[in-house]
Amino acid sequence: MTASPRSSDDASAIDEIDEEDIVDRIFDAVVEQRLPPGTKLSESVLCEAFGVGRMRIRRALLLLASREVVDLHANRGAFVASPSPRQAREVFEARLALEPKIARLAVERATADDIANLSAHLLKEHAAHHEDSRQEAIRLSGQFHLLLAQIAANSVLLRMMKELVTRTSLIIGIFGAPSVTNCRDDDHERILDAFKARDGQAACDLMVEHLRVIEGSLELQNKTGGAVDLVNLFRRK
Amino acid sequence: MTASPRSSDDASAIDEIDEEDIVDRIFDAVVEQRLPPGTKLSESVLCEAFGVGRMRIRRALLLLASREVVDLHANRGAFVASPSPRQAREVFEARLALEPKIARLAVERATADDIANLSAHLLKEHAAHHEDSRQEAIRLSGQFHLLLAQIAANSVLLRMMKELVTRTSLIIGIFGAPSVTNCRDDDHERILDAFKARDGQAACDLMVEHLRVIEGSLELQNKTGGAVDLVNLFRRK
DNA sequence: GTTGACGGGATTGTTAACAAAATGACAGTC
DNA sequence: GACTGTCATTTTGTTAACAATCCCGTCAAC
Repeated sequence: MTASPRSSDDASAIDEIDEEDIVDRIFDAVVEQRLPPGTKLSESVLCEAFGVGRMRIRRALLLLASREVVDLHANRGAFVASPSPRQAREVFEARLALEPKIARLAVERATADDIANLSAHLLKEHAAHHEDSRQEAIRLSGQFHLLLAQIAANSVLLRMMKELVTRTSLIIGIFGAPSVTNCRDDDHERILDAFKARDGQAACDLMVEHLRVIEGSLELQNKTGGAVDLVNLFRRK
Repeated sequence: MTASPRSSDDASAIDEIDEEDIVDRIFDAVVEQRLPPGTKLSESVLCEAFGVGRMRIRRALLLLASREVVDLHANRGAFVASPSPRQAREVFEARLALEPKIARLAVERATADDIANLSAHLLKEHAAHHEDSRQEAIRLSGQFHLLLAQIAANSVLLRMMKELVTRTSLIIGIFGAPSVTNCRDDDHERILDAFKARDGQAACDLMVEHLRVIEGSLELQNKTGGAVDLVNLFRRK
């Protein structure tokens, strides 16, 4: 849910910023790779940024940490997570467990409106690709997967997918070649075809293939060279 | 410096209680159905119970709420969650998406030690059943599923399963017939057989069947009668 | 007899001050 | 010149007091 565009300057109106809003905003920033892995999330800076007290920020950071999107170091602060190769593999394994099933459920439950929304979404994805707006392209390709979970109409699965999609953005930021975008929208197109044909099995299979391609495009081996070793080794824990 | 009011602390060495510990302790209590749905979790009482400050308790409750094991009502406090029939269905749908895959992975990755541990676990389950220790039986049958996730060696999946198993206990507490225990350990036995035969597909299929049986034993329709209608309708939200 | 209003008591939410720890700079030494 | 130990600053973690909200028992009115 995107935040409603209300002017936050209005002091008389309801300024109630839920900590969920803060969490979502940071989620989005991570997905769009505006917050690279390792970025320090200073409490005071975030207080300033969101115009809320320190307590709210602290709760938001705790929630983000519980989703493993930020790492909390005692007495040192919060940092955007830097997934290890192992964590990256675990995230993709979880996605491979969840998303094929989600795709199937979504096909079974999609209304005509849902399919129309998906089509419209793909148009936006295409446009972003052609306009070379990398951030928007990344955001939309992640959003596509969340849309499927939404169509599947299961809030538990949707919440899990939000976490996994966000962490995938971090993973691609670390292990992906610079030219690689999140998803090839061709794959999304074919998944949409499966929706139109109401072929749940096809959607399932296409999703498996899609995820395998993405994971395969990453460099998950220890591609460390020289001094970088220490940086990556001792970054955390 | 104000000494922490250690009124009746155990003389155990560990004074440092992580909020993760508190979360786990409450998770366990919920799994064992010692904390029925709707139970109020008062901050001051929990402070007393765990011997920690209010901040720790608040953080623990926030984490529990993010796992949807407790509901947080503004200005009213924290309550053990009371899953709706819809939420119950969502939880089982998520388990059906995850656990067959987890079972397959676990079979593929199980060492001889892992299988021995599973066997030992099943003996404990049997013993608990025969001794009619209901709480222990419930705890162990949930633990079995977590053991599989642990053998699958995927921390993401393990964390998700912890949440789902806990919520399942709440669901069974609400919608299960009083005599029904969490899982029939016969099913667990057969899954173990699949491990011994190294038959991942069989484990996968058995898990699907196992979960379907559990869900089928619940009364997820609106089994309301008379005055109960209002209570269930307006219980929350 | 039921309904609505009121106030005491208790619990939660927030703020601010305080304590503890880590970072970074600086100086002294080998 | 590089390394190490110390100190000041900054940032995080904790505690305690304060404010706001809600629950519940009481009471009056219809």
